[in-house]
Amino acid sequence: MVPPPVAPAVRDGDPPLKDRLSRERMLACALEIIDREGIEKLSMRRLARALGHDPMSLYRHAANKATLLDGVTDMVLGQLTLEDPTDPDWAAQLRTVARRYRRLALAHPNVVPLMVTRPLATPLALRPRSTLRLLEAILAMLTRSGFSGADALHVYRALFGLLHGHVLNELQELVDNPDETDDLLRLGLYRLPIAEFPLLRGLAGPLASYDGAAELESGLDILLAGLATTPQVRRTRESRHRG
Amino acid sequence: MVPPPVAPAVRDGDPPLKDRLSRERMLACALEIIDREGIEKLSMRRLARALGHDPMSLYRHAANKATLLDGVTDMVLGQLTLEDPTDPDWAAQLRTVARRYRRLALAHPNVVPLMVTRPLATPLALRPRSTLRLLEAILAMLTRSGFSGADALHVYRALFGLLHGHVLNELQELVDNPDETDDLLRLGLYRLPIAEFPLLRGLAGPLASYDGAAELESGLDILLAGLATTPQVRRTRESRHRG
DNA sequence: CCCAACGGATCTACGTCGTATGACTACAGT
DNA sequence: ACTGTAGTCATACGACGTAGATCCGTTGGG
Repeated sequence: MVPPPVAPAVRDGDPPLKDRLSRERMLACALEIIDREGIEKLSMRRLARALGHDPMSLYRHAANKATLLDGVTDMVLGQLTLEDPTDPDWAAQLRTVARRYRRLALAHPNVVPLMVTRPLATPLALRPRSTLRLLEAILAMLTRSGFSGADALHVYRALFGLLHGHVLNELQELVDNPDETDDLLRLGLYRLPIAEFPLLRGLAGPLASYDGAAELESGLDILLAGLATTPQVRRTRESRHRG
Repeated sequence: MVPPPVAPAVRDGDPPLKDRLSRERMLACALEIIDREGIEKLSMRRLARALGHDPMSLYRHAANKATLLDGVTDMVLGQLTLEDPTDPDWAAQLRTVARRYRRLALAHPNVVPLMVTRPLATPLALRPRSTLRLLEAILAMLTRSGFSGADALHVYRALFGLLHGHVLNELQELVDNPDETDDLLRLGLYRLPIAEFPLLRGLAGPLASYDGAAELESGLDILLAGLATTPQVRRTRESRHRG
């Protein structure tokens, strides 16, 4: 009578290998919950239940819930890297990063609030490492292309300003009643009093046919064109001082 | 034994007049708490305590906590209006709106996460009325200046994309240790391994001397210049079709 | 081969949260 | 006087994040 299988939890050699808890499994599972049900449905207890563990076990791999969330965004943003840091066409590089950032955001819309707001609560140097690595890589790429450090920083900021803004815009195109075919009804615009919102109500069509990819491209066109002609950057690139 | 005056709560005629609870007082108090201590410190119970009322009273003026938060952001954004909707210089109008948006964000940094992310959870037509009123006013101003409705929408989106992105950028310039005079220490950059982040560590100066106002202006320069020359918008403005 | 020590996993417990329910009060209109 | 109607509050429930104590499988020393 070696194992009277009373314990429902601990099987023989089975569990230690099978559901060994790792930081990666934990973060992946958290991401899944967030993707499926939204951020506010993710609790430590629920996550632990989904992993088949005790809630307290999670604290072995994350100091608290906030850093767990940071870990999730870090994991998502970690997928964003510079394709080829030595490619001399800096504008093209930035374009691909931008497109891939957009794809990431669309793939994980529920994580976007974290991606854009977590940095507000974290001093630069304590940000997720993947973010910092990407920043460093972009700075390196830009300085290789002739930008001063300060200007490279400027460009990085402009790019991510655009990206954050764009992604927030695009994800706002949420519909009120997706089944409805008429744009006015689908967007819920019929609720708005015509007298007060004549123009807005008239724009159901354009609102409904928002094309995020095209919108981002035109934003990038404007930004990159602007970066090439805006005084302080051009001057620095031509005569190569510090900024 | 009708009323053994057990109830410690209800005094005579004193409280009903004195601290009458109104939606405005409630939202104002909530904003104060958020400004002072941050969003996650605002709970219904704490807010009620601060107002000298029972927590449940709050639900008379807000359906739940989420709509209370919406009310707070609505109140903040409600301060943002078009100065003079008939001014024909649309670019100047947009510039002032942008500057005032930035001022608002800086005045209430802890509300910014709400301002940028609440719309993600709310279909357009159910957004706070102040937001929608501003949108309508901007659309009206732009169409008066010759934009088609669709293009006006495009411009609105571009502007607020820029604003959201910029504000998120600017507020990230948080410091690790504000008392320190040396930039490298103040930003916490010393934590980063030099080998992995040489450029980033070298940019302590530029990072520390970020000038949000100037940054926004240059963003606006680029955007407005771009809007004036980007093909689809210019074409539409010249020959006035629908978009 | 036993035992002690160690370290990760788990249990229990505390205080707080959002809010459903429903009782009580104060006044408005009949 | 009676009946809504709207504001206030007391109580209660279930879920939350996590501190602290406890347990237990592994391992290294005798």
